[in-house]
Amino acid sequence: MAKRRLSPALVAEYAVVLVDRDGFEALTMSAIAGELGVGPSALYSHVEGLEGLRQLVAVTATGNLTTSLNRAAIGTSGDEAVTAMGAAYRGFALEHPGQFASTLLPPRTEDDQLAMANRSLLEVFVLVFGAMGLGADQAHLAGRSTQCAIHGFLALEFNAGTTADHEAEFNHLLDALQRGLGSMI
Amino acid sequence: MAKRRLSPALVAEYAVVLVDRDGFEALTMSAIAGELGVGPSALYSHVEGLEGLRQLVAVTATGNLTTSLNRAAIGTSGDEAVTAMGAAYRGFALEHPGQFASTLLPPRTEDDQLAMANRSLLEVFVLVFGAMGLGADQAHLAGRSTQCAIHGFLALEFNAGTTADHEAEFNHLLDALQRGLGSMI
DNA sequence: ACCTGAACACCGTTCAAGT
DNA sequence: ACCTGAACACCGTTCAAGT
Repeated sequence: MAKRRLSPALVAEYAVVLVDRDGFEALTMSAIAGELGVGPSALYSHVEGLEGLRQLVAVTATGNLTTSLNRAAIGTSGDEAVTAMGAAYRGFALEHPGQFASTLLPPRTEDDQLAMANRSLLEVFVLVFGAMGLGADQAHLAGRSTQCAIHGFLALEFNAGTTADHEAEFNHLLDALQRGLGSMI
Repeated sequence: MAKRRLSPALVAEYAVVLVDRDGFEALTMSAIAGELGVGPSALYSHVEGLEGLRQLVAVTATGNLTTSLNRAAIGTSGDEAVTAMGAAYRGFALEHPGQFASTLLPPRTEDDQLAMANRSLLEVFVLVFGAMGLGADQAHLAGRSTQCAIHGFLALEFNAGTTADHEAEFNHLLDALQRGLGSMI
């Protein structure tokens, strides 16, 4: 295995694999350094400490999620698009628990990169409603509402403790929201 | 200041104050021990390590939130009750950021205490819809949908980065969901 | 039963030194 | 410019010892 030169991109690549495999809490400077075959201090040339590392993962994860949702939304429209995005969002959380967990984290700093990534994620939802003929303001409100509902469901599903029919609950939430949004046009 | 005897309840009392003041990430064994005027190892008689300490905070915070929502729901009904609970939930997150953050955390373990606390929180929402005449299943679905929507909005509001009119977005989400739920009876 | 204090392993971070 | 390796501060945890 030829050793590639270290870079923020390479660190991110290993980091998302690690968090999805071992959990977000396993993301430490030492662990990533070990994975990359370098000393922990070598990372400081590419990442601004542990905070920077976590931020890097959050930015990468949000980007991956955005790509997933974009693909799901292509070729569909209206309620069908919302349903497809909901399924894609949930699929992402199930397949990439570590990356999903990184999107749940508190603010850290007012980072431009993470803020931009979050804006892009929201934009996917807004665009879907814009394509349905809603004006900019209404599309924004509808998109944000949808994102919040999906995000909230998944955040609670993963904290669970409640043994419930998640599938049915998720469908009910999306159904109710779509009905309500439809009645507000 | 007379020194009270140490106990899980006393630890919890100091811990919620600390997280609301310094942030959830500041919750460490050393910090709490320092606050209580004891050595870090003294805590192990009352709490099962750092994990146990975090869990204790999450249980306490969820209990406090449940109490808040219960009070807000009393004396109201229907849409008015949902709106009041939304406002109370948001107020709790703003006033107790550390406690709110503790409710955002990944599962830790299959703890009965935390699972029970989460069940009680959900129950408040379910009861409101039950009082509106919905059957058990429908009340459960409506309650869970409402909880998810509110939780998701607040989780995203606190990660922000997007400078937006949170007030209007929150109202729009609750309005849309209530309309949709109303149409599903 | 509960707390102290020493001890240990481990992690994040800095920095001089190498290349 | 990038990485090593030593060094330091700090934290979580254990355990023998005190009371």
